[in-house]
Amino acid sequence: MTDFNEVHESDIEKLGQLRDYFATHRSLPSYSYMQQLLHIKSKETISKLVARLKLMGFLESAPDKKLSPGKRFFERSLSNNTVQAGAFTASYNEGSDYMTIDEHLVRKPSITELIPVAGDSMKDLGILDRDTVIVEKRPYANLGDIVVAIIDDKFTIKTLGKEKSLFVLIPANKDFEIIRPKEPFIIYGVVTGQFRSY
Amino acid sequence: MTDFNEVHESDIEKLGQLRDYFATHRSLPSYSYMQQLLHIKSKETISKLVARLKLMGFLESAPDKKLSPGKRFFERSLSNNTVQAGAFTASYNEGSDYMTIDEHLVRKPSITELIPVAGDSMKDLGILDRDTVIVEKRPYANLGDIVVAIIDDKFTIKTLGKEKSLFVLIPANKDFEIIRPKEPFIIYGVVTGQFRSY
DNA sequence: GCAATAATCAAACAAACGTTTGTTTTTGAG
DNA sequence: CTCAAAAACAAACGTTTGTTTGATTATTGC
Repeated sequence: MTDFNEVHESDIEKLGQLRDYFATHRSLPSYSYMQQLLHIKSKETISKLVARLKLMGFLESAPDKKLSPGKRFFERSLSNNTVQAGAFTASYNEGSDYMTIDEHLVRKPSITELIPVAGDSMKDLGILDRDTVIVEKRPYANLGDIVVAIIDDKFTIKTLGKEKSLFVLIPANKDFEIIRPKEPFIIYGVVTGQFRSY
Repeated sequence: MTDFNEVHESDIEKLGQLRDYFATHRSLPSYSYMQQLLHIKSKETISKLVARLKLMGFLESAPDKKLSPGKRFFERSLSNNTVQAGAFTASYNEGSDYMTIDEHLVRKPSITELIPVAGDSMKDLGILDRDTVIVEKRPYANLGDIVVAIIDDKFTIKTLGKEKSLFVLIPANKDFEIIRPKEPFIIYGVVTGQFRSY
């Protein structure tokens, strides 16, 4: 009854394999498949492992009672960068913080959109061709914000600036000119983040 | 026997509900739960629906034979992107509604670590001071890969290159010099992604 | 409107699921 | 080393799964 469910050292390592499996197949393995995967010979052992991971918030149950990833399932370890040579810490709780990339990058999911970048006009600010920017859709921005504006029915990513009383769009690439729209233009949203995959 | 499996008009609509379910729970519902979800009274009907969606590449089977999302599951319909009148976007967008940024950036969770970047030595490749890089921890890399190496007990992010028979570390900033280590150095991991939050 | 075809339903089914139970092995304190 | 507690194992269990089968209802062409 009163199962203490103390955390086992190796649980996190096992969790790692479940994360790998999920990253590959977008699905969690059945208990019998976990036996092969984790080299555990009894389903009861799996059952207890899963119970512990559920308690810790790494796993949970979907409405149909199937096993599904919990919130913490997508946590990533964040190195504190002062770690040095000999320190090959694969351990979970030492010297690192944990965060989920999504929560870190997306603060207002309901108004957030991902937009692929085409072109090099912002390369000096580290926004390259084929990157993806995270955009909060809203029609206003502050000076200095990187915005997605609609100019001539096209999306454009530039820094919002002001010359005298006129708003301008400033590229971050010396080969491009500052855009000085004659008419008021529409701000589609504000860039709040950026990512890239190699 | 010879089941033609012609595509039904409504299949895509049903698929939509499965996508919503998956987006919420990171798991696909069982056939019986799909019955409730899709208002279908027979499991056989579900079975055929799933078969068609599998043929179309929206669903597939994981190694344990469980149902899992296929490649096309995360495609985003074109109509979503053409919302803006006339707005021209490169509309190839890997279903950002259903796939998280995390899943896009992290392929091998168990060996992946996030490392904050300090310094400008890679700025020409769009990796700036205070960015975060996604690193697959492993001691080998290919020429041209961006690697995290350990030099003088410090982490360094550079492109792996070769001069004659010696491996070198190439910065992406003209103010920095190519590092030509006298002794073999350790590769801590390979950079597989990068992100930044404003 | 009627027949042929396809789709859905409903029930029965074996196979696989995860839980439960009792036993064996491992661990760790005295 | 001995013994008690914890963990892992192995087998049996009732459920639930997805498939199969045959009956019923909707479509469609003539």
